[in-house]
Amino acid sequence: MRLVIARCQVDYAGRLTAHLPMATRLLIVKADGSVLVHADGGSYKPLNWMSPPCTLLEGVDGDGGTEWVVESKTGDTLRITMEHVTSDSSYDLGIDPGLRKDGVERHLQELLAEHPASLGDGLMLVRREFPTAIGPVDLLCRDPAGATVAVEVKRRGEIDGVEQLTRYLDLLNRDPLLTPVRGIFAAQQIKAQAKTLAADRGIDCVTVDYDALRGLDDPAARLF
Amino acid sequence: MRLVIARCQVDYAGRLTAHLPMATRLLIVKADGSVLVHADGGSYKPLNWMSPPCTLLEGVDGDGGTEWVVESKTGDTLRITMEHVTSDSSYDLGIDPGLRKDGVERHLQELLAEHPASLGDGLMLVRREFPTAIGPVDLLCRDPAGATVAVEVKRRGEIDGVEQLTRYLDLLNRDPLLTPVRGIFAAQQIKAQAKTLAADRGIDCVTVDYDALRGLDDPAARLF
DNA sequence: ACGTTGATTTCGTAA
DNA sequence: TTACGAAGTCAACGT
Repeated sequence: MRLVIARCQVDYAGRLTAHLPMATRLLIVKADGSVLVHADGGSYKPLNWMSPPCTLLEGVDGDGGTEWVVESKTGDTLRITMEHVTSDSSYDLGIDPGLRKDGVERHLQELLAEHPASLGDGLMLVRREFPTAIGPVDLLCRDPAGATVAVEVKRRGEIDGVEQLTRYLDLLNRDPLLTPVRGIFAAQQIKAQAKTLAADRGIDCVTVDYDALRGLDDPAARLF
Repeated sequence: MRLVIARCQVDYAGRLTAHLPMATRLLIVKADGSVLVHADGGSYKPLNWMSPPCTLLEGVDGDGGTEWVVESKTGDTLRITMEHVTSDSSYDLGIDPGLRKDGVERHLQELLAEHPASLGDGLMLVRREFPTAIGPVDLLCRDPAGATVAVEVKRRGEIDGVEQLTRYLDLLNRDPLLTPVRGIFAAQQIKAQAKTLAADRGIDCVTVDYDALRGLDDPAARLF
């Protein structure tokens, strides 16, 4: 990996054309030849970049400055003209073992499936991932009165989660064997707007304590 | 901007939980406090990151190594444990003048507004961004027979674009002054599924050649 | 302030 | 291999 701090101007031509005026930025050249142009702000997305596979040609422009021309197989070009180079260093990083993502929502759903009573007294699990024509309902339960309860599980409860549960409820209530079906929206945090919408639709909200729920399981089962 | 090359392990807990095993990586700390963890490959997306606003706490772990704990306002945490630091340097980049883009959907819409006949023989523009209760229709045209034509412009034509146009057509056809209104779905590329859905709804698809369209304009009008 | 839409989206998974 | 859907999406724009 090569890191360059330089006052530079950048022009991209590919799917679109883009231009960056002269300013000091960080240029990253990765082992696969891809190039990233980062400013000292914004998000994780570079101001401009070239995705691999691509090749970097280093040359000298008319004023004796350094010029990079990065070209992809599809003909997209990224041209970087450097006025002043503050730093230029390279490092051998080796290959990365890669990221491991653990879906909290999935785990939360498993925990709630094992402990449905934490969503409401006497609640019993009928089925996890109950299939419907518009997708699986996270948890289908039955309450002590014998009524069906559809549960939507989210890590963060927002409006679209309530909308999703509403669609499931509309569909499930058309089934004479299931109706009446009520809904529970379960999440670690539920936004005020989502709570309001849920209340308006007669959907109960349950804020789930993930750590407490996990404590109900064998602590030795945790991986780290 | 601070650049650190270090052998490190990373753990993220937020919307999801993620883990990166010990390996050598590039750590970027931007002026706004945001942190990026990059490997020597992949795309422009970091392996892991923390978006601003957030705060970085630098400490020492049990083995005397450096540990960073980055926390956002929403409680998301990024924990970086460093085993060995190869390089640690900081630079003052100043604020960036920002990116200028040309050739995105807005530009495509402008070009088509100037050359409506490229969408269909004899087509005339009535109005660009024609306002309706559910949002503006990209282009409203009239064909040689005097019928109204609603055009939805996309860079890449997918199903949701057809759905959007369908909603506009439903609405516009309720207006006795406009009906009958037919639809044209215009995009640089249109996916097979979108074409099928459009055909099913009687909507015409037009694949737009952006470069040819741009060529219809005065070449001198281009800025670079 | 909030919601909606676009993106050089990238990334994973299922067909 | 390709096509489709989700994303820790982010950022810009309109209401």
